[in-house]
Amino acid sequence: MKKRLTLKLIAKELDVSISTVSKALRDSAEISEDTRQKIKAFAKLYNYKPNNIALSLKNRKSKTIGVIIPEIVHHYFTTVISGIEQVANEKGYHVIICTSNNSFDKEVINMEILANGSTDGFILSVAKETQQKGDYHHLTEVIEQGMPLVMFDRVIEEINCDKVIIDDTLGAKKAVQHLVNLGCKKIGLISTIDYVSVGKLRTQGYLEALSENNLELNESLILKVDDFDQSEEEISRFLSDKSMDAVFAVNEHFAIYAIKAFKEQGLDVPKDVSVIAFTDGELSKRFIPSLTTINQHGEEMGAQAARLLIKKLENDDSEDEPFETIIIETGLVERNSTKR
Amino acid sequence: MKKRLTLKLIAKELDVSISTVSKALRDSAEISEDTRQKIKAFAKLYNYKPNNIALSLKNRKSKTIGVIIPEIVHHYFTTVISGIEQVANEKGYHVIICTSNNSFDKEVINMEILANGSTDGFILSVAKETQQKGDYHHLTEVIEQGMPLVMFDRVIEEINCDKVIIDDTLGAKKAVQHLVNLGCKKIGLISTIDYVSVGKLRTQGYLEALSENNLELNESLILKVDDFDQSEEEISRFLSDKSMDAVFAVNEHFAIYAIKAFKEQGLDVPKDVSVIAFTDGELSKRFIPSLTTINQHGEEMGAQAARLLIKKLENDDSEDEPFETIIIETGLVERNSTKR
DNA sequence: TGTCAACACGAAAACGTTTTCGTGGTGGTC
DNA sequence: GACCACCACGAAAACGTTTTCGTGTTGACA
Repeated sequence: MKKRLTLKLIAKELDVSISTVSKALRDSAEISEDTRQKIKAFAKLYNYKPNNIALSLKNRKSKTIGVIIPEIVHHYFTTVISGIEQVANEKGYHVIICTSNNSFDKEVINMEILANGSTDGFILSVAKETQQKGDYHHLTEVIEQGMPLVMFDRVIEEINCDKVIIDDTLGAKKAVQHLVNLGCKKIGLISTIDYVSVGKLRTQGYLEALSENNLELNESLILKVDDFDQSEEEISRFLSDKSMDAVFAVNEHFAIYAIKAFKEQGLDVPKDVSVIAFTDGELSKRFIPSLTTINQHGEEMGAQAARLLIKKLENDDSEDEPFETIIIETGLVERNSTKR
Repeated sequence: MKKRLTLKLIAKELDVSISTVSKALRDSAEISEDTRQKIKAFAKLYNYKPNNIALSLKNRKSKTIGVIIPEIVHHYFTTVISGIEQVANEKGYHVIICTSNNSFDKEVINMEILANGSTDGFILSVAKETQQKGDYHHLTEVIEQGMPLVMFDRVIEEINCDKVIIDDTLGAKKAVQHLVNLGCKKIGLISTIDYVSVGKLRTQGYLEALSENNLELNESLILKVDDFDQSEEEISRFLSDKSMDAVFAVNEHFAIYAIKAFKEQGLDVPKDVSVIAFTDGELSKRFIPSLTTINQHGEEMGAQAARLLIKKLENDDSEDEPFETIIIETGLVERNSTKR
């Protein structure tokens, strides 16, 4: 096992001081051409690489970004990460990813650990549990310590920081409007219970679209799924005997369960009924029929979040700069689950 | 912006030495009950947390595991990560994830960066490009420096380290055997070109299963997809006029394209033809018909990899310990794309 | 020959810890 | 009162860097 080469070892080997080695490697003018060449050659030969930990300690910055997401086994989040990574790497940062598993405690612990020097700033989508609890002390603490924080997707309004969101309400409106444009009149909604902010916002978009088109609101056409694991049965029950001509689902899974349920009822999608979903993932593309969706542009979101964070990190007097909220535009992806 | 509290600040504030503070906080017997209480109270009040970077530098270990995967937007890898995280967190480690995007250069760079102190060891699935190139210097270097390395999924035989794999050959055999048991005689294979090791191994399993069942090998029933982006058309072309009664695809996507192609030919899956896939993901579960698959148990794989790595990390004379290769058992998940 | 600038390098502090060793003071014992 | 042990704490080194400042040597110039 080869020992890792350090400045000290090089210095001893070449019989100069540590400072000289350091300076030579950084091309300081203080060092004569001769010694510099000699030291650089030696370092290259034995493949010297500076120790990042020592650098972090010295510079008081780690050049890494901490990302905390509710779960990693989730296509949308991975696209966001992908976007973060691209921008971060471009600018010489790297990325630590931790998952909270939607647990408040794990979110807190992860943030504390990463905040103790490992990370210069955070990009975060809060855990469901955190949203329910309404306890944000870990976020405010981090901010007070001067660590920039960027929230994305599931953000918390009360917290003062940069944010990247999509306009869930508008996106939902677009979806419903699309259905209306296709001639649908009796449009159902499959959403989640309201403490999940996206569920709430998308529901709102649905309502707005209805009222803007002078369509009557019918509460019995709205389902708020509580338990994800039970959602398939819940949806199937909900859809029976409602004679809708369209359904807007706040995610792919609900949409697919809806299509299954319709099929079982002997209805054809999209001939008899149109289905549109929020969230554009692998499933939407490959399903038969492929799903018409509202695309959230995860990569773009991650990229913007990373840009915001790095901007704060590299700006010394960022203290005074106001916080930004970037809104990512959603897009309608037309496929085969809605009629033409 | 509150300054982060350090031992030095506490020491100054309480008018004792740094050493005293450190010892008090670590419950050293050297410190009198009185002072200890005082210091601990102060630290707690102002929420002191030791700086991880300084600890890493001091202890020469970071208590973090570096994970490098080809791509994160890939369900299977996220399940592996999930498994790694669980075990790692249990044992007090955290996890840095980097993606190579299947690029050799990015893999090398990421390893070098993480190896410079950020990480105590690696869990890695190599990039496609690395497999093609056959250049493994970055791996051997890391190993020579005494950093434990565990490879999973896409492993490289020549490299001497712990490994966690699934028995691709056996898994493929299981799949084909299942088809044979269902009475299928003319079984097609949709695989990838051979430098992707899993493609090769699964092809081998297919061949073995055929010969064990005394089924004749028909080269025209084997497709080796080269370009992922073109795979849909390639598969559709391949499947026309072959009159197979079953297909084994080495991943979900190929299986789904196959099903689509069959549908377009007016064939019903599973009535007219059975389809079975390697890799059990979201798609398999939700697709209609849902896919019969060979499950790779990603979480289990990640968990085992993490256990192996941590074992090496915590064992001082691990140098002498032989390397292990753990084989994760694949499982057959029977769903609706194969007849009963 | 004495002065001074330029040059090339080294010593040391700093980042925040932990740990070894040393030391001043107290109390007890003979 | 002298000696010793023990207690409670501090100084300093170490981890691997970077950087400021100091310093010895050289050469030019008057």
